Amino acid sequence: MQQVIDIISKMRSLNGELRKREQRVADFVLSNLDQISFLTQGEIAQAAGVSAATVHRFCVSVGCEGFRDFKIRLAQSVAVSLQYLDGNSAEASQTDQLVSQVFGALVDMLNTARQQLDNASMTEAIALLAGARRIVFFGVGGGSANVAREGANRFFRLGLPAEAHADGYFQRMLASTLSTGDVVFAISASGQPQELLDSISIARQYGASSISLTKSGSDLANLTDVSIGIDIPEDQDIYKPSASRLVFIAIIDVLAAGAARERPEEVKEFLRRIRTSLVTLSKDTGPKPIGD
Amino acid sequence: MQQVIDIISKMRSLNGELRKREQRVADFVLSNLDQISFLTQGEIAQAAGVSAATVHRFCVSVGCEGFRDFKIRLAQSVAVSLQYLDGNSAEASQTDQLVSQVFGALVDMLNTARQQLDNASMTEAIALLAGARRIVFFGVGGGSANVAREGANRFFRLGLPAEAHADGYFQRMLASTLSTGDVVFAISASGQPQELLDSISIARQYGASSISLTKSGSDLANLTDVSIGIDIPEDQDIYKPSASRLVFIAIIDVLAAGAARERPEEVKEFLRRIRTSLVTLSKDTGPKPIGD
DNA sequence: GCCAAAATGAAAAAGAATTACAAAATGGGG
DNA sequence: CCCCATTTTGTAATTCTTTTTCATTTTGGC
Repeated sequence: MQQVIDIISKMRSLNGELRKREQRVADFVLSNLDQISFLTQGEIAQAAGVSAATVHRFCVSVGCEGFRDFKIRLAQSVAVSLQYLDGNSAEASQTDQLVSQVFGALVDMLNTARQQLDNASMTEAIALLAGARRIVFFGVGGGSANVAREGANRFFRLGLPAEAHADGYFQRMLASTLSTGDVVFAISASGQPQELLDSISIARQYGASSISLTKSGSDLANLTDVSIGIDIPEDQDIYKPSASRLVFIAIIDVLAAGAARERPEEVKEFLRRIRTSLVTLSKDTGPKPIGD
Repeated sequence: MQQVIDIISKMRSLNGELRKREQRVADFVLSNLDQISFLTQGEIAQAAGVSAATVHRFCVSVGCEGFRDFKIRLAQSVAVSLQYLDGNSAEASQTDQLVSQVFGALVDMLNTARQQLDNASMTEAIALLAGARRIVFFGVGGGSANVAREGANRFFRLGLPAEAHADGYFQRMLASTLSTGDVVFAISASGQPQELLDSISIARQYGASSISLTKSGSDLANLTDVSIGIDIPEDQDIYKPSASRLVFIAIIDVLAAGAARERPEEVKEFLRRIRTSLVTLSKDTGPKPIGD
């Protein structure tokens, strides 16, 4: 399997550095992402007002082996985002559109989050969690409290002793009963809540380790031993709150999966199982309605 | 934008109906999904032990215009799942792999769920929810209870009166206080819990409408006015439980978004906002680390 | 076992991509 | 401001793929 290059990012980052005519090709490609893969080199050349050879050179400039290679890579880069943006507004029903847009936003957000994830932090967090005597999830507010519960649920099922608490007072009380070997896992979209900051400080005083899943650079993030930072643009858009919550849950999933594999030898098998259980690739789920 | 055909599903549904040699091509393609797009027709022919012409005929048989077309469509179908399966096992760290696999599974599951969603049911559900005087979410067991809470949270924020309950006894009691105009929303991965079935029956007796989000064809699904059925293969794989929960939350998100838009005129603007907030396509988030 | 129909492969034809090379544009120094 | 070296671009030849055609093989029914 070859090195995967994100062609779209590459084109954008090369903006301005390309030769004049190649830049014209890049502009044309970027504004017709969804169609490029079904055009021939010649057609693109004509549409962009350059020669076929220039289109080819452009492909090489962005790191591909040639036009063929470029077409495939672009198709792959575009497919993920595109699958949700197409669906001819005209023929698809409104509900259909709604589903596409919301699911699309979620998938997109998962992808974005994935790129933000810091490998080292995740690794540290997994190590801490796997070795914990007791894991306590703290979250405040409807959303984060739910994520905390979900996290506890998740780890509990894996056989790791976990619990979740949403009450600020109780959190502080509980924090003072912890000691070395225990892990506090603080969850907050904003990273601001004073209750959480207090609880973490207390827990740390008594020797417990701390992990935070929150906005990077926030007070909470700075306070914990390990911080998993995620920056999801949080404007007031209606669908956003749960989108970021979804991302949080996904991340906890990764941590749980990581903690569950104690021994290195089992990792390969573990990953293999996840891989083969991918629905699309492995199981026939019967005919899937396309537009309906 | 052309009609999107899910090539992989098509190949699977055609299994057995293809001509002998074409079936060989299909088998080869299906077991080398990630590489096909970078091979030529001739190479595939050789690898599958057939002639180039047969490969071409195979492409036409699965609904493509030719081999070129097939390659692109396959690349698109595969891209979503594939983006998580690559990452040269050799150079990527184990944690990295873990993140890729888990996120990939989630995205894949979202896609699968999306294809299973029944438009009509969603539309009905949205209508019911938007017009509800009171929405009561019922879920039993750790997972579904959390989803119920999340749902209540979600609708509550949108200004719709929603609450969630996880206790079986309380659910039955509450059910008997409902009446016309109220909506019971039952959530269950299995669709089996007796408490839920009872509660729904009771609520219906008193005139409340009912919606279920559960396994299609289950007892619960059959009992409610509107049933949103999802079949996520639920084996004992370690990451699965929360994956299906995630899908549930995503679906509730769609319902909430749908219910939030009361007037048709606002729909366009609403969708536009979601669309433009897609991170990948709209914002340059700077250079994205590929393998790290 | 023979014949008609279907399936397959070989090879020719058509079509695209790649390469080589020549022409045009650019830019720096006299 | 012009000339030369260098870079950029287009044209055309070449190579490689795909597509089509047609002959051969296989299959299945009688």
